[in-house]
Amino acid sequence: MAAALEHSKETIAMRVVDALRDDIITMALKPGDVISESDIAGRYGVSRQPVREAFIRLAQQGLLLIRPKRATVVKKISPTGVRQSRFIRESIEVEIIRRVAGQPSDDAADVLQTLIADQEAASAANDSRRFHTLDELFHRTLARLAGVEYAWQLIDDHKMQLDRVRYLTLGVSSTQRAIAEHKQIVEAVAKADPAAAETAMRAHLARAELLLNQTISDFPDFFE
Amino acid sequence: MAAALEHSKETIAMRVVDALRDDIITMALKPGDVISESDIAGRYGVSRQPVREAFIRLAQQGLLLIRPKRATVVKKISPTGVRQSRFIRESIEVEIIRRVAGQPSDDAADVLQTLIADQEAASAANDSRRFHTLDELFHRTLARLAGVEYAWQLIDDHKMQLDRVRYLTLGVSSTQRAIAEHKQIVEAVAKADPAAAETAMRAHLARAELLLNQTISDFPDFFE
DNA sequence: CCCGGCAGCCTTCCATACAAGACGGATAAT
DNA sequence: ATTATCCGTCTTGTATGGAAGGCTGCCGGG
Repeated sequence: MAAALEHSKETIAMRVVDALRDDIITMALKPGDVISESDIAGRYGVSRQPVREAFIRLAQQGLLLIRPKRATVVKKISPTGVRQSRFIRESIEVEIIRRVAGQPSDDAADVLQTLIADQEAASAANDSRRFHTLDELFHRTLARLAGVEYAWQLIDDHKMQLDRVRYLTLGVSSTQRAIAEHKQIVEAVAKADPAAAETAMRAHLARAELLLNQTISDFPDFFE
Repeated sequence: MAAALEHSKETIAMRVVDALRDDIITMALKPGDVISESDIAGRYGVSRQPVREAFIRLAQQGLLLIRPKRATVVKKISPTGVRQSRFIRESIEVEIIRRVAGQPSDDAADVLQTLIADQEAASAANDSRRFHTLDELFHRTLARLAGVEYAWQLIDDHKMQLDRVRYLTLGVSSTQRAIAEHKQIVEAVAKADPAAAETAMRAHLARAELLLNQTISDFPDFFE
């Protein structure tokens, strides 16, 4: 895992952050794993200092837990934390979809239709990685249409817990169903029907609860 | 300002974080001010290392802006950032108040009534600092009653921008009006009327928009 | 006057050494 | 056999020196 740091970002610390976050989300580093500054530093051939700063950043993002003078561990996934992250996301996305459906711009429906077409292509090609990216883009586009794209960035920070769960269920999730639900949402937007849009959005997000419960029983060691 | 670090927390870095955050929110450090690691380190009599880590943490919380190899500045307040923080808060608090008013627990109204009484006392004593604390507690209590107290912590992180604005308007805000609005909210909860509760909550939060606009014209240098 | 280069000073960034707490196992006393 | 204590070894926390890059202003050539 993670042989050489990609020298994409400016500082070493940033590169370490990106590398570690990727390892954590893709479960190369599993919840509960114990790591240490010198460990990671040696693995990447850098000094402890930038690794330490990376730890601080990732700890603030809820991916690591620094136990002073003891050790640093990859944080286990907190079910209640995930549920409340979902609560937050639902609150915001419902408000977003109300705005978009309430005063849809002229090209809103068209843009969303195009995205769904791409998703169908990705689904047909069985490219779940790309499908995931497009799914995210779909929701981000809704935020942009509501004029609160900045708010989505903010969700992003607290969405990584959900992403870890999602990664564990990559093959499981039925892309067909997700696409159908997206279509319902767009349909409501086209009709400028906020109430229907809200209902469709809530139904769409509610599925995550089922996945979470299944994942907990499949990988109990990864949860608190 | 901030003579000796209160030795409340474990590590020096944490103490520096608390001290700096307090200075920023209370406007002892003004938006646009340039600071440096050695500057702060000398001021508190510690080495640069813990200061540097404090900078990283505060930068991730959006209070500082680290410009690599150049300098570190107290971030100016972004009006659109504040508006979108408000959007997020409104989304979540509306969802919360719906839940609370939809299925109010037995003692919900009583607890809230007590808080309002305390607020009236603080208002009568002209203790705006305490009033602010109680106002925050009111909203946090609502989150607890809805079973999503963790979610409130999460709001807290992104509420500091709003707090800086609020501090600039300490004497301005009419506590009487806020109390009246709180009463309306509690009344709707007591009647178990989610729609009325939602309306009252939105009206309550909407006032912040006016304060923001006035503050921008009063302190243009503090905004982007 | 105008403009390009260069030097000095500033910053953050990185490396390294040391300090101090926490843990585990060996060891010795009971 | 059991238990308390100490010591080696891990960890993160702090201090400090130097590296690398950016900014300013002087200075000299046009």
